[in-house]
Amino acid sequence: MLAQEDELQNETCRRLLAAASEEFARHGFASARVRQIVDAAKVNVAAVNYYFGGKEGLYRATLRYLTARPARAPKPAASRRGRGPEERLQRRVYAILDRFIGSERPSPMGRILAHEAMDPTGNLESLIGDTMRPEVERIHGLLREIAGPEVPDRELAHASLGILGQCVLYLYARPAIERLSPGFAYGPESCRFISAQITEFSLGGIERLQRALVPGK
Amino acid sequence: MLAQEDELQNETCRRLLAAASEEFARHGFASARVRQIVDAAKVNVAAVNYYFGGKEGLYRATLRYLTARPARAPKPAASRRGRGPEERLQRRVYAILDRFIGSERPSPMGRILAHEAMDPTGNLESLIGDTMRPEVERIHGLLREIAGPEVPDRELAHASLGILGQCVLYLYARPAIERLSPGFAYGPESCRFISAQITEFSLGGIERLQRALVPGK
DNA sequence: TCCCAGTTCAAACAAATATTTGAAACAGCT
DNA sequence: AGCTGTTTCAAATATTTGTTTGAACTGGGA
Repeated sequence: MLAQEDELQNETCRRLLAAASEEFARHGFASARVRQIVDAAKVNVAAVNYYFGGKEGLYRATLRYLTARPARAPKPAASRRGRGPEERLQRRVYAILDRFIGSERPSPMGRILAHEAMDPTGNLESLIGDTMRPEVERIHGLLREIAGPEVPDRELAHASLGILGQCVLYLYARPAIERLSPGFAYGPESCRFISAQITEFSLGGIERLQRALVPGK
Repeated sequence: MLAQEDELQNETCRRLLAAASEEFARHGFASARVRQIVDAAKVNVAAVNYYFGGKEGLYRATLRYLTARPARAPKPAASRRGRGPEERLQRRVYAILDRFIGSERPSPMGRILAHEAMDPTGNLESLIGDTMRPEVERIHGLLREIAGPEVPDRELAHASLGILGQCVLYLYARPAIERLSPGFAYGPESCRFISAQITEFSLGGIERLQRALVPGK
């Protein structure tokens, strides 16, 4: 079994991890088939156990593999700091959607996360810590900036989840949405449109929360 | 094998369908175990094949069983008609949340739907027609009433999905949310609070869409 | 050339899981 | 009681799926 650092140096491992990402994303850990993975990777079955010690080891390695590589090259901080929180929220929403549904080959992490959230396998804890919580808190922080100090935390927390929920639906229910609205095509274009729409919609929501909860305004 | 109408007359079938609902809701069709189902139902393994012809037949019967029984006793039309569309939207949102996360024993249909949407089994088409599409269109209709005739259909369609997304997150990501915000407890109380919050938030969103899209207002 | 560690392979194996079977229990009827 | 069709049961079987094995291949030194 290789050391973790070497997994990406090895052609067989790379192909295995790539194929595993797809398969786990489609079906989740329990329903994923290792035969499907090794076939797609064009690799012998035994390789899974040889390199990763088994299906579960491969799954954990896949999780590492997908969390390790950053979604996009991070922009220099300067280009963000200058803007207002509304615009930064828009960028956040866009980033989430783009990563998950924008490109022709969206990151499998989103769907793996969705499976994990629905039917945890024991890796949920760390995924929450590494991926979900930072995202939720980042949004929460932006909403706080936008809404001002008087809107209670609880309302903002639910609003953050609401924004995430709007994004996530497009991700996890993709097969259903494609059937539900045949005119709608996933891709970079809808990604831009939807992120703008979600942001506008949510800014309106925040405004209304403000009006309802902060009497003076 | 019994006729479909007789499935509910038979004690064994009833117990089987009830247990199957739970198991399929937790894990989806592929990961559900028939052993788990028959154990929970306190019924012999062979009963599944005897009455339903196999795991898949049981799954289809479960889908029928869950779509057949209405969520709640339908209110007389009068009590609805009198109210404005905003209030009806609130009621809709509450109904969805209540059915899926409100009671101590939420309807398994929601989670089955979520599994099916994420990883379809061939029953997705009919589920969309029977359950999802009517819900989306009902919300869409309410939003149309609220927003007036000038907001384009496309925006309202995405707003409908947004509302549904906010609801659905609480349903499908329940295990994750419970870990993410330890203070938050699922139950009738949060159901009321969240439905109010989602409705307010979304009404704000609609207002803002109106302002942005209909110049005169 | 020979050896060796690392790797790949097809085939065997083991474990989990769904399905079938044939006998026994049961319920209704004469 | 005795017959009959239905239902239940424990055990056997079939199938699917993950894991292991031992031989074959590979490339780089002694």
